[in-house]
Amino acid sequence: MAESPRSAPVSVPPRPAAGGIAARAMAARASNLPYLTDLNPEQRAAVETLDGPVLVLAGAGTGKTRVLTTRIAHILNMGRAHPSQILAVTFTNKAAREMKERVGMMVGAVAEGMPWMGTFHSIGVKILRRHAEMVGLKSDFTILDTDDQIRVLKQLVEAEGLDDKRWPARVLAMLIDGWKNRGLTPEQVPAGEAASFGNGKGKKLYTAYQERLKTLNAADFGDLLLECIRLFRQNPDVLKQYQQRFRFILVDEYQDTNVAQYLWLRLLSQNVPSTSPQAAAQPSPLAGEGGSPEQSEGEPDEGFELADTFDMPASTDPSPAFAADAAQAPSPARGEESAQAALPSASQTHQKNICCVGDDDQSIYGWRGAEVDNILRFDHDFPGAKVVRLERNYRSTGHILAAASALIAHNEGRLGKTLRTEDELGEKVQVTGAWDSEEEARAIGEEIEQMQREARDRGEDHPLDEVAILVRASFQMREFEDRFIQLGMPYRVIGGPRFYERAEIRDALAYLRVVAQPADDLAFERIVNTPKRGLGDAALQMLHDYARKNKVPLTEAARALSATDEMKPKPRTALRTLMESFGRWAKQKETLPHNELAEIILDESGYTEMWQKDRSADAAGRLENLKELVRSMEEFENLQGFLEHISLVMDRDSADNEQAVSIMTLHSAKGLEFDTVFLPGWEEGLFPHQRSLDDQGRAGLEEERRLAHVGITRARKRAKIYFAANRRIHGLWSSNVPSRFLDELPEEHVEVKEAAGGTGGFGMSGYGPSRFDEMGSFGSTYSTPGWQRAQQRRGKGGFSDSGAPRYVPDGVFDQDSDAYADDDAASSPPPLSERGGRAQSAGRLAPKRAPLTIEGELIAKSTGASSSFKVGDRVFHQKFGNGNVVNVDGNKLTIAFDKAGEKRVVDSFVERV
DNA sequence: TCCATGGACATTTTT
DNA sequence: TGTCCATGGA
Repeated sequence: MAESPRSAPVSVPPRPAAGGIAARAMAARASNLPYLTDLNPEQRAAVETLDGPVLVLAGAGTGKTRVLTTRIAHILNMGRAHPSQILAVTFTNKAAREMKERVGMMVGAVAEGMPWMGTFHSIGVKILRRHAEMVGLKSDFTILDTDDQIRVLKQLVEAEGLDDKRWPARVLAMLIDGWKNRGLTPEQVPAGEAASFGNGKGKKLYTAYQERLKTLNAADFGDLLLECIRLFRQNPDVLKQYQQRFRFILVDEYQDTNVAQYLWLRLLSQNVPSTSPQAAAQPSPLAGEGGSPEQSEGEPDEGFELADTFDMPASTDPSPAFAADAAQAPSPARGEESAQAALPSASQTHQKNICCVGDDDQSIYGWRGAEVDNILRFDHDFPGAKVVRLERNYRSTGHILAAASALIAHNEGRLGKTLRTEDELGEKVQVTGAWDSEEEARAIGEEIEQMQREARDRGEDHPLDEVAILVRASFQMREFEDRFIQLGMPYRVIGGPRFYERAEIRDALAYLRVVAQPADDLAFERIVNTPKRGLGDAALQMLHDYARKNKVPLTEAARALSATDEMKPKPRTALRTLMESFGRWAKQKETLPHNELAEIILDESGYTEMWQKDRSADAAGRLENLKELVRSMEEFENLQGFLEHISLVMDRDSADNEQAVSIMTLHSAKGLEFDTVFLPGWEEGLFPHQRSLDDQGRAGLEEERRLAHVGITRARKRAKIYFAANRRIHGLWSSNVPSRFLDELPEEHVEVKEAAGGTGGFGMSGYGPSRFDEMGSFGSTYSTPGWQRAQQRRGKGGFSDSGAPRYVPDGVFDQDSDAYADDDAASSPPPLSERGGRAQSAGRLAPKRAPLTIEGELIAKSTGASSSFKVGDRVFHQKFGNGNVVNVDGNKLTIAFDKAGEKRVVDSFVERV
């Protein structure tokens, strides 16, 4: 594909003077590079503007990743930097991985030698480990995740004598996270803000927490950046090394950066002041060798050793400007402003080649500290910045793009882009009203099957992988899961707890952590009584007391105490046994492969057994996860390497090859695209979410609108929006007004439909408050023509072609969903979705079943080929756990679950145990 | 140690 | 409504 640098030796000359022969030669060569000719002019500008700050405003689907990766390839290919001189940061591991892969494809193995491509956090760790001592850590420090963090904080809160009911540790954790996101150390937190927690003890607790982390030789996620910033500020020479090293900086999703990340980037992106211009311009010794890329194998960072930095004066503050830090923020509520104001004026420093790519219209993480301001202010922060707008969308068809653009145009305070496409108009954005969330799910299920049927009639395929349901809040997912289980529609829920956040994984890791690092008190604490060994609070308290008195880790305290008779015999024996086990494992660590060791530990500790004995529904899944964990260890060289990576880099594996509909939140959909996107739940209160409106006012509304924009722009060919007039929230039915966003969609790009199942009686009397009763509060909002058209259709629907009426004539809503499930399959006509769907998808989904249908009428609901399950079979279901089959009806099983009671499910969702 | 009970809680999520 | 948590009794 792209020209490999092998053919062009990577050397790093000083920047060619303008007009120089080398420059002209380079330019000539660049003009016909194959990877450039594929780009549109804007993309090309973004790739080729190598010098000075560049902001690439990349709208949805405009080839953002492509620009980033091509730019890296171009830098390398032009010989402007060695791979190890490029800093490329992303937010997620996924994005980093994708970038690595794509650069690798363009440039070959050189990408392997890009040690500074990764997430903010992973690069932060890398830097911190090299200079850990300078910030009071050892280089093998542990990275704490949220769970550990809260446990530490809880202890501190209790030590302060605060009621942890009234002052929950998790709230404090959130506060501290927020402060760290804003780049605030304990001293810098605005006093009023810190005082709001724990009767004014917020600041004290934050300070104590930081101290405790140092004692534990640990850093939390926020520290990975904050401590880096502190390191840089206190050790100008360290900073200088990195400034010299990173000749090019690239940042992905710049609109999501928080203040700490911004500060971090700012520090790194300043070129070293004129004191050493040579150093700035000259390649680093290694890169200057002009060697072939292969030389970059191994550690390409010679001449950059820790030792070099140790004799630096740590006390002098390099940048007086920083001294005025955010602590004395004039506006406490937004301390970040002051933090930024404290930066040296950008014009005083020579800006380096930093390229930030982002889209202000896709900033949806304000609530977790992202500062849209960072991107809005870019050219102010980086004077002389070149701004490139990517506005040509390669993803969505015309109507979809137009609708999304019109929607986002309602936001103020944006940099403004106009997305355009040269694609056909395609389908209009469909807006469908449903009576309630169940009907919404039903209608969407049917529509998916309908699409598959139609595709099949055309001899095509509508793969389920190309269908996504994007919800605002995760509770909405349930309805779809329930429905799809009934339909036998394969689905995949994306999001939820990550693999390494699961309790069983964390427990297992804790064992490994103690073996690897006996001083890891947190890990030890976690598993000392898991599985139950009779080492309860009393025993733990004793350990703590001893450990504190003698200033030793808990494991040492345990060893000492189990040898004395201070403890009662029972816990003492238990403790001794445990400590002996740890001693044994520690020895085995030296001889056994680490995955084998892990297996031994899990078995001998009784941990595996604990779950084997557990009768709850998810026990089987947990054991499976443990196996997966052990399996995944093979990929790492040793235990340390594994532990090092797991907290930062380990992703949930989704090596799921089966075609399935994706169900996820709008937030987790960012960056993805699908042919067909369903967007349910567009109701006031849910979307835009009330809480967002209440807490953030107009800013909140705008962020919600951006979320809507993100949602629509995920779609390539079909975007289908739904709203439900009634939704059960916290068990109570509430009637909802359709989302204001619906009326912000231009009519000419929208098609208003009624729910496929018919919404008989929508808006008619009898069913509690009609939506129209509530419209007054929004005044004329819903008097738009499109909206009225939608209203007119409402009365006409019926139950004509699908599904049994779910609302009995007297207006009482039957909430027994199990009853419906039974109706569907047994007594009354099943919804349309259960007729053709199976048949058309037979090839892939369920080869053995082919219901006979004529014109959508179900003739034989029990299909010829029967299920391979028999009454009495013991089965396991992902959601409901274990149970016994009590009835078989075609592919539908009635199962008496041990925990969940009797349910009807499609047999492909269960497996025999 | 296990189980029952009651209360609080119920956006969005990465590292 | 339903889930998760802490608490307290057996």
